[in-house]
Amino acid sequence: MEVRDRAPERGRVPSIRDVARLAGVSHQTVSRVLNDHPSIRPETKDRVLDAIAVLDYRPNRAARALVTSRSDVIGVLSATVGEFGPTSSMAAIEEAARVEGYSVTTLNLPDTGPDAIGAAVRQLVREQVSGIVVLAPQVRVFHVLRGLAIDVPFVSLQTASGATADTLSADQVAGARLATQHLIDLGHRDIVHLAGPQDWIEAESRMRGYLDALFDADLPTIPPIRGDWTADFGHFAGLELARRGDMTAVFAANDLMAIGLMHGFRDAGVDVPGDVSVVGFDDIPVAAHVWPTLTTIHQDFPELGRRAIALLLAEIRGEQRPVFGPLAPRMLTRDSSAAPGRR
Amino acid sequence: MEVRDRAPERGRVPSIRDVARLAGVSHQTVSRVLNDHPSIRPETKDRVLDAIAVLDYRPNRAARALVTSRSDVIGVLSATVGEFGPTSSMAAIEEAARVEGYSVTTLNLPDTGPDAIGAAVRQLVREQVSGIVVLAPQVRVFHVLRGLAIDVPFVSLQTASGATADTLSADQVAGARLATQHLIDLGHRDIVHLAGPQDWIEAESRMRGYLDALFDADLPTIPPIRGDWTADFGHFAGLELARRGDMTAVFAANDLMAIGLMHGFRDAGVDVPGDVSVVGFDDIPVAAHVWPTLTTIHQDFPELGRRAIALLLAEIRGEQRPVFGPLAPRMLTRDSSAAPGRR
DNA sequence: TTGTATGCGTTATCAA
DNA sequence: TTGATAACGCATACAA
Repeated sequence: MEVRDRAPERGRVPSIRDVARLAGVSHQTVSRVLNDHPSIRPETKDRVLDAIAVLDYRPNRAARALVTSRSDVIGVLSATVGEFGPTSSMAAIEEAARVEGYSVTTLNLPDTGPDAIGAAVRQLVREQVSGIVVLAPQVRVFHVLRGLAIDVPFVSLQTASGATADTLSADQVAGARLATQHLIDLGHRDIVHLAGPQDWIEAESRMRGYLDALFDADLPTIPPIRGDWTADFGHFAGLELARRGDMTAVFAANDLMAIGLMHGFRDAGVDVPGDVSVVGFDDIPVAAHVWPTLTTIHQDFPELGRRAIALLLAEIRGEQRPVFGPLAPRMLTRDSSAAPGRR
Repeated sequence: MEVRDRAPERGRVPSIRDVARLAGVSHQTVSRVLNDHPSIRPETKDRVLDAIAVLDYRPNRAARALVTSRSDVIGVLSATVGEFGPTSSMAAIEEAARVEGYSVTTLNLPDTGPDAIGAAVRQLVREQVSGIVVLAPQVRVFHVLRGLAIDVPFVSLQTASGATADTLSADQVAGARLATQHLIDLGHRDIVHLAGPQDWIEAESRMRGYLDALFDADLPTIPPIRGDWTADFGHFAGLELARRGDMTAVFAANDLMAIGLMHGFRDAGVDVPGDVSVVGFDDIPVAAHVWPTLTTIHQDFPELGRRAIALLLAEIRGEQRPVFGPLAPRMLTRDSSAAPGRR
């Protein structure tokens, strides 16, 4: 037996065979230890684990991926460039996945046409991701995904109309209801909704909560304005609504639009909250500091991300799905942008 | 020859051998085509390319990674949770990398201690990433990286004190100079700097630009305030500076702090820009919509991301480094937060 | 309970 | 210019 055979070259990363040699077993036994195979003698296992520790051995992911056709990579399909919420969830997703030994690869959707979605998913499947988190809250992304019938587990971070087991989100409807009810409680009767894009599921949910609250309070509904989530659009909407003047309060579907809206009102000489009250949604970091300070709905985006990973990993491993309590949005009454309505 | 041998199973992804069979060559020849090997007959190459197209063949990345010890994955090391700039660069990085056939994996640094940095880099190296983009603008991250002497190419998206070839950034010093000069041009003499954290390279650069401008104009320097980039801290600083009252203008190192600062001034009864002018840095989406609208410095973060990938890929492929023109920050004079100083 | 042999899809080495 | 053959590091039948 040659010495060269026993001593791994310096600097080379140890392989399963190095571990086997050191532990005095076959590389196959090491593999069993690594994969928690049931039938293995405890003391053998300990010897192997010791060797693993000594060599600081870590399985080669490429080799494992090659043979299993699975990669221990979670793919994140994102269509939310710079949105505050999804971005906040992302960090949590990444961290939670790493803790469980998965790495995360991101793929941004340039547009949300069916072709682009299909191509993106195929790309991730080709990279043999173990699972996919969808951070693309557009309705059609959701439908396309369902239609693709991919064999990779996926979790969608959004509210589906009929929320199913593989979707997750804070209760957007309840949050929007809170916001609207707050305005109603302040005595407002003519409340306009500055909504998100038609294609977005969360936009629909927030609109629903708004409509529900109005309905329950027996208040008239005014046609909502369709925005695009941006502050620029909010500004435009403010100018427009100031011209119409048919409301005393606006519930904006997100803070960015709410801030732009207040800017538009300001430009048009409409006082907030003197003439019109405004409530936002999301609680972005500047919400507490703009003028007027923004009353809004706070959501726990990181927790949402963590839950997404928990759900996805259960799916991947074939374990039982965790059951989560409701993730209730919270009302932040800063009450500078919203004031009692004039009777 | 059996038919079973020629017809790949339905649904199975085609391998290099399927292509070889269809093209009537050996799998090795296909490999040569894939890797642009010089010595190959053009017509053979065409046959192979045809077969590739017909089968819609794509190389298996795991197999390739296994044999080459390289993964076609770019690792992004990030220590900038939710910062506007880095987040904007991220999307561009991801897109640019994918266009070139690389996928992107992100790794967030929970803290920036040397141990955490080392562990993170080792993790990425273990995953056999082809290169690393560092989005962690803290000074010590930079030093630790240098010290690690990793054999994986990396690019750092930040301004180093002595900018070297492997760092990239907009000219922060010039931007800060612009901002400060703007205030000087408005007639201000007592200008305070609300700086970023001491550990951050960009904070240092912006401070330098500020100091340079003051020096050139022969103006007195006032000790800067060290902030943490957050709007909350800006608010605190506003209250504090209002008490001091020893300045007529503040240059905040980022927009978030600038907005919080204006909030603090407002709470303290200090009028912006009547009593004190404020200029920010970054041009975040709400900057144009807060009140007062924020005069600030605009940076092209996506372009920064694209350049990072171009530089990194050149390094990885051993090609010549691309030479970029200066990426000059731009002054956005919204001039509501900043007004002429009283003499 | 453990070991042997085989193959995953690709690149690299060598020979033709 | 091409092809046969051997790795890469691991998991998975199958045998012992």
